[in-house]
Amino acid sequence: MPSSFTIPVPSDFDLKRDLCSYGYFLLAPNHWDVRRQVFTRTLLLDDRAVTLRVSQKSTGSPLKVAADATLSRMGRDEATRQISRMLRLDEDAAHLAAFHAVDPRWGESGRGRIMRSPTLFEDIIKTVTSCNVTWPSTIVMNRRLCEVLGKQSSSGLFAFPDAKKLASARAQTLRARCRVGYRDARIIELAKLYLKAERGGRPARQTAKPTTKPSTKAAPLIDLAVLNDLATSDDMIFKSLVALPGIGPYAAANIMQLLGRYARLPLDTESVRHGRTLLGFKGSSAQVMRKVQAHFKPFGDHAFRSYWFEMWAFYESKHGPAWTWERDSTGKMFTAAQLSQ
DNA sequence: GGTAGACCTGGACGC
DNA sequence: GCGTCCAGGTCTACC
Repeated sequence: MPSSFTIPVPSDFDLKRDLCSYGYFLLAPNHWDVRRQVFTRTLLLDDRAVTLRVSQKSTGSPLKVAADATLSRMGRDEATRQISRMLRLDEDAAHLAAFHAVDPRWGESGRGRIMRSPTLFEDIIKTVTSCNVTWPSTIVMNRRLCEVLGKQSSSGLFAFPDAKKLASARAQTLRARCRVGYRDARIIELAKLYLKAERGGRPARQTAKPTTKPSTKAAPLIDLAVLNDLATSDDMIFKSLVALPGIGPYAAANIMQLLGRYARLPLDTESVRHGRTLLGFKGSSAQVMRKVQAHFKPFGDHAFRSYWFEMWAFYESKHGPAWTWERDSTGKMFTAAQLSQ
């Protein structure tokens, strides 16, 4: 009999607001049903793909989770852990109050949580698939990664491929079938490094043959204990991330916010557009980026959240609340590049 | 340290 | 339908 269970949430938690708070909610294998207000996500649980349907009656009420398979106690615990990570349930009202004290603009709406992936690995790969492409290509890459390499649940839906699967994938497959282009070798390298980290430092099996030359960055290493340790400085985290293949300053800063470190801004062309159109900054792209950086510096450890919700509010002013965006229509054009047209 | 050009894909556009 | 141009962040070579 399929499992169903509940997950307690902070009193201010609002599923539709807090899930639909970052573009990743539009990327496979995530799916938000606008009409039913149900979040569907397939996870790897009990060594197989299980599709979960998550809903909430009202703000602060527990999440109702319905699985399409029977889960063991360990499977339910793992599902709870992964969903909690995605929805940042560890960030309670007191935690968000610190942000709202620094930037009161979001106090009334309660904005503060920024959706992420169930694992750091998926966050890293999703970040790589968002670099040097337009948003529709990112959507395609994630969908194909799931369809080509992800496990399928009994509902016919796919999970995101884990590090083991991507570490042993062929670069040719990633390029030709998942349409990741030159990112093929970098994704495989990242998967191997992550797998090594998960296994406590043991090297992954060498099976993939990259179609392009792998990165020549010096001695990249993923140390999960260091990345998750609050005592590690932001500078050290940033330095270790930019040493990874396919990760530059933008990607590193983005992964940092996904880790819950909000002091740095992932500056990209969106930042420049935002700086010019909303903040009124003038000058070259580099100059505008520096001005955007300086503009949000007073928000200190919460800089990214102030920056992000300001941009998100701009997107919503153009196309309505994010929880009304359909993945295949509005969701394909939510970046400022499209919305400003 | 700063900069130019290559890396890929998909969409827009002109013919 | 085809060819060309462009957007997008990272990486390497070069100055």
